[in-house]
Amino acid sequence: MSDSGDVAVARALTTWFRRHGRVLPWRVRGRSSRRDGYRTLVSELMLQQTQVSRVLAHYEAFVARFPDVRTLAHAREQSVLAAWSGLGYYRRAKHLHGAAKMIHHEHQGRVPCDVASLGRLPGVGAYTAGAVASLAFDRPEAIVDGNVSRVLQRLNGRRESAADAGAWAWAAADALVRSACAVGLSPGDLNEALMELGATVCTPRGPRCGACPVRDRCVARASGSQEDIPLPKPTSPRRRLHCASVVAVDGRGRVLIEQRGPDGLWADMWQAPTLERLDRPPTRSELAEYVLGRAADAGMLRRAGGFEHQTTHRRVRFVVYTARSVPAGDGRVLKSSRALSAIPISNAQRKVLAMAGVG
DNA sequence: AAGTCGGGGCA
DNA sequence: TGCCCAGACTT
Repeated sequence: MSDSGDVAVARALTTWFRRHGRVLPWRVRGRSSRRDGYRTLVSELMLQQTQVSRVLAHYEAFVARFPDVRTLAHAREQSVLAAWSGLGYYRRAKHLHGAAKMIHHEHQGRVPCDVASLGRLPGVGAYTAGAVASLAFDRPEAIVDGNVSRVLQRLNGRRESAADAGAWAWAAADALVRSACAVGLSPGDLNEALMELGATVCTPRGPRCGACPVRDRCVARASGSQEDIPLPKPTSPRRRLHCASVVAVDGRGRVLIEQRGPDGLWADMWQAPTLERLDRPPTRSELAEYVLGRAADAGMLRRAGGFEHQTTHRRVRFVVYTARSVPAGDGRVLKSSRALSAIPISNAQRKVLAMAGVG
């Protein structure tokens, strides 16, 4: 695309965004008429691979609980994970916590505004560094996420292979930001407009081309190929996982929970005692052995139900049992059902507890 | 370059 | 059901 074309696109997108951009909590500007770096960083970590509608359910409570870098840096990781519960990709919460510590100790508590420093923070890659730098500090940095890549490929009539899409999109985004800056437009506004267009108009399926501010400059639309761009990502089949959980409630209504290991799925999250197998469901005896210490006590387990839970790479089948008089200790602790809201628990395990009438 | 990490919404 | 989402990190 020519430079003059880029300038026209940048102008049209920026103007459109001012009129049609959604009001989102992390876009609200303070008295400085600029976005807060910390709040922007929090939102960008939450938004990695996660839709706006899902982040809305957690963002405000999170920044209310951890209003600034110092508060988050001094928090316990478990309480950060608890505030992240339900959002998924829990490693991001640990990364954000680590980033706050690094900012507190190495940047005097101020979120850095250059992509080099931002990129050294845990959990901050090329996209997030560019996003914080441009959106919060109006630095002339490009960003490419799924939305931007799709918008730029369609606009230019490209259908890049998965291997080439990244490099091509970054070059195109970079050229566009430079053109915008050259005529005095805000790089932050341009980047946000690109993402907003992808999220609300130039959607993966059923794009609303009639509402697009750059439809007359879109090569894909001219040829009617917008639905064929971008190429679908190669998908690997979901592997199966079988989980059997025991929800044990004592005489005072407290629930027994245990913590998962530090690696793999739902790392460090808490759960009702759960046994996992890749190939087949655990047997009742195996479960009784795991929870009660005696395979012969399988009769004490009462089946409460089951459900299917999906993640990107797994198809998890849960079977839920209830039991009485299960011993605590050995890492297992009793918690009142009211206290569970302050403990890191995945949505899958919330379903397990709900199925047994807890929560 | 490929695998892993959640979870929900939508055609 | 399959696909996608304001990606990053490890191997």
